[in-house]
Amino acid sequence: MKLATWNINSITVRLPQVLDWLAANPVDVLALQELKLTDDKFPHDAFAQAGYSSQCFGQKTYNGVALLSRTPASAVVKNIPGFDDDMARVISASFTLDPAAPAGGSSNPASVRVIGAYFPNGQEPGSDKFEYKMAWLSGLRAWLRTELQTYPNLVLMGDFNITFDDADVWDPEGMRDQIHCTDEERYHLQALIAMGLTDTHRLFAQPPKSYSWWDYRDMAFRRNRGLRIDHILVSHALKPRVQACHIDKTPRKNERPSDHAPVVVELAPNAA
DNA sequence: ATGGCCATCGCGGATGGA
Repeated sequence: MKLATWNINSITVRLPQVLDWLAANPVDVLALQELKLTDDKFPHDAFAQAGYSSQCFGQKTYNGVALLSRTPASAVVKNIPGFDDDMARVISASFTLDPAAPAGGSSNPASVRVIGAYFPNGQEPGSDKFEYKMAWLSGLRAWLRTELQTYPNLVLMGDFNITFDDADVWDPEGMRDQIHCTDEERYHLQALIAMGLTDTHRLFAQPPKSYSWWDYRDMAFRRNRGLRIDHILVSHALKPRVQACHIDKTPRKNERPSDHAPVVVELAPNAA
């Protein structure tokens, strides 16, 4: 079972690239962030013709998330229950590769709970948007505590807008205490790890200076001046099944790319 | 480096992104 996450920075602009990428990378579940459109404009038909059903949680102009999948989604939840938010940032659903297996809260290995999330940017430490980011992260964690009990096989993936440490930053000195790199943000990220989630990227040898986002400016991609802020985290029960994780830089080389690259994880059907 | 680039809204230039 392959799962992926990709911030596509407008589904309107990037739809052809997402379809091309899915044709070349037929993952089972793809989480999208930054749709930047309302639900009524989401291209369900285009994805259906490509063999994917889609669940979306859109918003005009900003944010918006979706889950594409080869098998139908069940128990779809939008945003973080218990955290009041007027932005569309989270969509969750259960998926099973075996239609005969029960979905939902089952610990059946064939059933996986997937949370696709677009974490707040935060703009600048000390700003109102940074305070919102901190509150959002607290709300996410409080909710996840119960979600992990309900769904032992859980994947949390998306655009986290946080680096784990200096290895995720092209210029650690220059970006010290800057947005995406502050101790406060990293504390929240480590708190997710402390809850039993694992960063799948770090389970494997990765190319040096592996990033998932590059600024559009200053030829940042060509110079590999980037950040690793898109992550795929798995629960304790799923960790033994993780077989691979990689960042696909190919779409970033397109003529009109998203500033983010997709991240892909592969899960074995059962624990080894 | 003051900002560079991109998408949206909407038709100029502000806002948000990261």
